Amino acid sequence: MTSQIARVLPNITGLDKSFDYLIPDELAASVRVGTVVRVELHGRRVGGWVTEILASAAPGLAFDSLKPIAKVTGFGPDRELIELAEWALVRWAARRLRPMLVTATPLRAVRALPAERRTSPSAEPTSPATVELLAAGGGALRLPPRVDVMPAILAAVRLGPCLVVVPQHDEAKLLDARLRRAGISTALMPDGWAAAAAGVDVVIGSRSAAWAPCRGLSVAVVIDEQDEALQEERAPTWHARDVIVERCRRAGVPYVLVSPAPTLVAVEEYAGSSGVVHPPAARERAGWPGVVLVDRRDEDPWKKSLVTSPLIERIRNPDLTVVCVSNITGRARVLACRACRALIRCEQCDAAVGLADDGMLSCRRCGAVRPPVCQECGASRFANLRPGVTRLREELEAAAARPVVSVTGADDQPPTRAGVYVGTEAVLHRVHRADVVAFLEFDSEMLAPRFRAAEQALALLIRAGRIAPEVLVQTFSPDHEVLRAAVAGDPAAILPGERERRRPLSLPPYGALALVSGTGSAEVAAELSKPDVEVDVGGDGTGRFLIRAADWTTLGVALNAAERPPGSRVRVEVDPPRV
DNA sequence: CGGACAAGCTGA
DNA sequence: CAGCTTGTCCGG
Repeated sequence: MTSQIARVLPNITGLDKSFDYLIPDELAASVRVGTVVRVELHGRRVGGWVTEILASAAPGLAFDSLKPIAKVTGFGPDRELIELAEWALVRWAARRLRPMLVTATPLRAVRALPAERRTSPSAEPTSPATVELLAAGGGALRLPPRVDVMPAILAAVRLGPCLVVVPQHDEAKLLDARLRRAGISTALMPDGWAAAAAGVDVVIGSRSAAWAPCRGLSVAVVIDEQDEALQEERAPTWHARDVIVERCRRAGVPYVLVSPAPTLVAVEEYAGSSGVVHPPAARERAGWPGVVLVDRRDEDPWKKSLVTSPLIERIRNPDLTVVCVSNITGRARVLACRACRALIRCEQCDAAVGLADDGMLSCRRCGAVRPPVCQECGASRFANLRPGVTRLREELEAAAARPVVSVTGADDQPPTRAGVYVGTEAVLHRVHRADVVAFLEFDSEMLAPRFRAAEQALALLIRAGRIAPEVLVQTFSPDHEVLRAAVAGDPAAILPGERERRRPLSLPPYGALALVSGTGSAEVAAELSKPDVEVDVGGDGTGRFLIRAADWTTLGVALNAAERPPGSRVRVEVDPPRV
């Protein structure tokens, strides 16, 4: 018997090449596709993954010029996951497999797998809607924010080993504990890698768990499909939802995407044969928080006060815990006309616009620039609707007559206990339980110059609704479709508008989109502008380029084929969440 | 990535 | 031209 050869991809940043090694007889039993090994490369020992087992080495390489694999480190992603990573290379225009394989690899070496732990399906109460959806082959499940997702997971587990992905690791920990209490064997990622590979009922974790092993995978559940945390923020910007859907399609098993407000992508691309499944309207509505709208047009915007009377009423009540959310994000400004109180908006696209340094109103969504004049009444004096957070805290504390704690995203520890909290959206991740969540100025969310603004604003209301039974929203646009959807507990209400906005521009899910930035992006954009490349290139004049194509494969192939000039640091964001 | 080696710059 | 920096190439 002749020795076999392993193609090894070294785990070294910037080295995008595989090398062939001999598999010594004593390691033959433990070396498979995906095995993590150590090999000699250029005089040093490096880690890497076996990506292929071959009968002969690459052409031109003599058999006896191969070095043997030095050591087997342990288990790694299996063949299916490596193939999934190769698919992701095109889908998110990544040039290197390494980042994906790192995500799919255990943090510490796994030398042996524990015993499989499977239990028989439990008699726990399950969700009839999920059972119905799975019977139809899977798809999207709409469950309101204040309804427990456990029954949906329990319904899925009946099919066999189940992979569950949630946006936050804390949530995964909580669900994991509850599943274990229900007598279900679990592996909590990333620490549970070995157990997941050995076989359990439920493998659960945050975003990266989309790449977790799951022996006997029979179904997958993505919780809170609308949550942006499911997308990796570093390039390649892969999205756990899309990874899970592709993984399930390849494995021939159903998936369930659970969300209080499924995104247009989920509705149009992934809903399945039954369409979006949801509880009866009355039950769904009951699962939404009470959404109280405060029409700021009734207040005095030029006083610049974000502290309205309905808010004062709540923060003064010592029995209520109130979380105040104000998005003070640096330069982005929201203005109101001092004369007619109208919110200053872009004439082209309706987004809220701010004053640029040159004194003109410039739209960050469509780039339109116009003189600083109110579009409603022609006046040119504006009130800035965004005071600083320090002043805001003092103002709230004065109005509340009790301590107000400001919570910043930078802190690591939980905030000191208080009756009233104030902060940016980060506060919604830091405070877990309250009676009221108040958005002091919500218009900048809804009217943000981004094509996903409506979905993202609704996602914020969902997050708030998880924390508190009442959500107070201060707005100049109480008739906005996002607020109508939340008040009525009817999230599908935003879909017609979303379709209308995105379809003519071929934005996802009607087309593929990427943002190319950084040094060298102009050269890449020029290359992509050549007539034989089937993509559309748009510049915004700031060195960033929007690349559009009919589908993700066309986009990914074109982006990966585009030469990059030496010394360039091009960042490619496929499916950018905030443009 | 990081070592090897070559070509380029500096100073006595 | 030794001694050092900078750049390019390549690894099995």
